[in-house]
Amino acid sequence: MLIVEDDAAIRELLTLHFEQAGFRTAAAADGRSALQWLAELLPDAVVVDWMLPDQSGLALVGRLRRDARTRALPIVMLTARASEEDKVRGLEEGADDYVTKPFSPRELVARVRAVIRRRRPEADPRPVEFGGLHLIPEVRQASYGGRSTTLGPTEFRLLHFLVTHPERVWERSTLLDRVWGDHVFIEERTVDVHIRRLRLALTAIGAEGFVQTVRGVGYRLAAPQGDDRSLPQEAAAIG
Amino acid sequence: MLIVEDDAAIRELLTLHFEQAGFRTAAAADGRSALQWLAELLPDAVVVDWMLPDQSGLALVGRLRRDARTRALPIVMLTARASEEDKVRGLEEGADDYVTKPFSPRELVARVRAVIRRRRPEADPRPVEFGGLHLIPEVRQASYGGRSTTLGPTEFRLLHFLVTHPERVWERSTLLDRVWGDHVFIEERTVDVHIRRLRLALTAIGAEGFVQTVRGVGYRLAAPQGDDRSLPQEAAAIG
DNA sequence: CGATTCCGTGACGATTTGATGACACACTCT
DNA sequence: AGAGTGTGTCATCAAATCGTCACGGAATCG
Repeated sequence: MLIVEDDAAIRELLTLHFEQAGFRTAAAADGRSALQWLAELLPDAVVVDWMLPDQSGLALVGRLRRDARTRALPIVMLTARASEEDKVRGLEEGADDYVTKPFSPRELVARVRAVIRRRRPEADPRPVEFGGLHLIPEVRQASYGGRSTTLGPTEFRLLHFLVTHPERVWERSTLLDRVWGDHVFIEERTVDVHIRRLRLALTAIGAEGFVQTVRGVGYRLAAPQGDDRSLPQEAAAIG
Repeated sequence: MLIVEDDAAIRELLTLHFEQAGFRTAAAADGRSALQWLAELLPDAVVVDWMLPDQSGLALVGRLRRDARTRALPIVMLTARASEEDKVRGLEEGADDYVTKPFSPRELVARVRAVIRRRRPEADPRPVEFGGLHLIPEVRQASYGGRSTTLGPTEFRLLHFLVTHPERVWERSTLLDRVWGDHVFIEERTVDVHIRRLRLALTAIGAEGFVQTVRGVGYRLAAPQGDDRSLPQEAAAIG
């Protein structure tokens, strides 16, 4: 989740709420930093303020839509103007939804969730990879070291989400929201079952140990065995 | 748990189910009684029917959101209308989730649980460090000089607290409050046991001497070098 | 030095949590 | 209709974790 907003107070407010909602969040104060950040990573969605110091948020949205790499990014615009005209221009430029100030952070989070849900991962046909584990959405296939297998729709979505969001732990409830959809009613334990089916399928192609359990919390995807490997950059250099 | 629902039959049905699910439950037939009740107590969450006799449930939700005291209350709306518009209006007004009739009581309970869970602030996922001792909350892992180990939930919380509040002594009762939670009834000596388990885990990765005992007071985290092995007392050179 | 307080330690039972296998239901394809 | 898939739920088993306790050593004090 990338937040592009020049007002520091609002930026922090949003960061707080999105992190509480289970999103990993980054923030940029202007369009340029946003683009820089996006050059490195692709977030699940972008929240863009209409008014930005260097470049209007609208222009940023247009630019993101013209770049093939960022074209599929869900975008929610944040605007003080409630006029119909602005809404139309925002949506024309390519925003998926918009929220007018003053807004409740809760509503924004809900809208972002909805926007992400509409753009389901399986809709993205690009192959993804993590640690030698390759996913090909078009055929719902996972391959590892030459061997490959076809997964069921749910298992594939689950694995796809994990591969595109690796290393960190996901609570069952969050997985239900992000993989199944945020308005489904399913027992949390069901996640366990699908994790197991996923593990079985992965084991069958020799990709064992990727899906890891964090007791009392949830699951995560990570390289097998990697226990004492390098730490996240933050912890790497402290002195 | 507060249920605001005008239909007596549904009200009792819901009360029954929520109590069976372990919630202490109160019910109100209209917005006014609900507000009266809320003036006295704050529940874990509120379930509000969309249609209420005196005042629409939507208005009640808006009112709860505008009052600072009730602003943080998780709210689940109950509605017969399944239209997208109603959903949006409900979310805009500040509901956290909604369930459309006909609904299964089990689903409602599950959603309320989920909403309460989301409200619960997540633990800070950022890695922390002290004296070469690194903590990675996402995997509940502690590492020291290349070696790492996974801690149990309680041990990790305990160590996390100590690492983020090092160098000072903590009484057992304070640790119980800050690590276990404010209103837990647990023997103070239990802290000793967890300290021991923590020490064992740390020793296993070579991080010995971090957790120090201050006799008659409690425990503290400090760098192993200047420990009490060489110095008779904690007489620091601060003068 | 003896009495007393305080802490470390090992063990144990109870509870919580995850893994697993079985099963029922909905859907699709033949 | 019948077979086959995919999915969600449940009961059960196994493992992890937790809180207590009792014992004994260590520190403290008179």
